[in-house]
Amino acid sequence: MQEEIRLTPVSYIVLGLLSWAGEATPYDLKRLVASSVGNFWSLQHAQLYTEPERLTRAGLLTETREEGGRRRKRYRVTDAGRAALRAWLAEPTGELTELRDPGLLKLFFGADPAALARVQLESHRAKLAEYEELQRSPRLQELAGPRLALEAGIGHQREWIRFWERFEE
Amino acid sequence: MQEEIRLTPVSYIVLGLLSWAGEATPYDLKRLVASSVGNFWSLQHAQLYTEPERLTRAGLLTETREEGGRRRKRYRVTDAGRAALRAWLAEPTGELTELRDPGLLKLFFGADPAALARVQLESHRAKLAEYEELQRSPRLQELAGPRLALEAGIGHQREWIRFWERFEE
DNA sequence: CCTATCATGTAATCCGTTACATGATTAT
DNA sequence: ATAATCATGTAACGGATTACATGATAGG
Repeated sequence: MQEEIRLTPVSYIVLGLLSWAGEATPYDLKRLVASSVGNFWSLQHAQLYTEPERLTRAGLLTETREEGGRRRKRYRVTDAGRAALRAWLAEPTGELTELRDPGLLKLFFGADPAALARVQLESHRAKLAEYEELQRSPRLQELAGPRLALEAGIGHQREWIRFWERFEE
Repeated sequence: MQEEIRLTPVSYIVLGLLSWAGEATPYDLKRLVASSVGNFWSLQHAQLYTEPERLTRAGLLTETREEGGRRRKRYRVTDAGRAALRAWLAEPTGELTELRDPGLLKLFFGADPAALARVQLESHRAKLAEYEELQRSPRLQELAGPRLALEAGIGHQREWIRFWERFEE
């Protein structure tokens, strides 16, 4: 009775986090996302309710519902789910993201660079500070993947700051 | 008879390109996008049929349909459309994009850095070369916005290359 | 002439966002 | 107690992607 679904990045985020956590409710997932991958790929909390449902229908997760109290839904990865995650990880991707930066779009169409730079710099500097703070967490240092992802994030924030600083008076 | 619609980045891309071009069919827009803003914010061609319709319903564009032949639809920006574009440009945004990079997502969840680096580097180097080629176009040099956007793109490609080069053997 | 590609458009699907809603906890 | 916030969930909507389809043009 397995339904065919297309696996999106969101699917793999859920699969990945669940395979770390072993078991989690959507709310657990929400917190997990916020403290980890959400720093460069954030999700609406509602997606953390619908996406596990989809994955369950495809046989990649199991769902158990608490009987008493809040009747929370708890999810676990199945063998098929683990296999799907492993296959995804094993296949390197050459795909690139686009910048899709709202500030850059305005610049493109002729907005005033100096005015933009002022607010953009403020945002990027705040984000950079946040990342650097995260980097001090000793827990993160042990996790190779997240640590490297964070370093990428920091590199890009610095690049943005270099870019916009040219327009400061 | 004006309908309320929410203006998205895609809306401003259409408004912006149309205000440059004066008049265009969806297909014209497709080519315009491909040769300009599409380098960092690409669109499905179908969106260039539906989005002008939405903007027309909101009174920001006018639509005229050819009588004979292909019965193409041609769009122009109205005064209200120009005002909307101007207002958007005048308001600097502090909003940031997330990286949302597929390769980084795999790295985060434990994919092999060296294997990823190989294909990612190939893609990023190709993209960088493409951008540097674009930069040689004299026409671009005169257009401040696009030129700056391209410089941002180049900076980020270089940043990605620096990042992934660490994992090369 | 035929085939492939370009040009043009519509329809259906689906994911992601937004809005809505209510049950628990904590703080004042 | 009561308000505020946290926790948990569902429903509706809309934009973006995908699929489908056909007419024109150019190349062989």
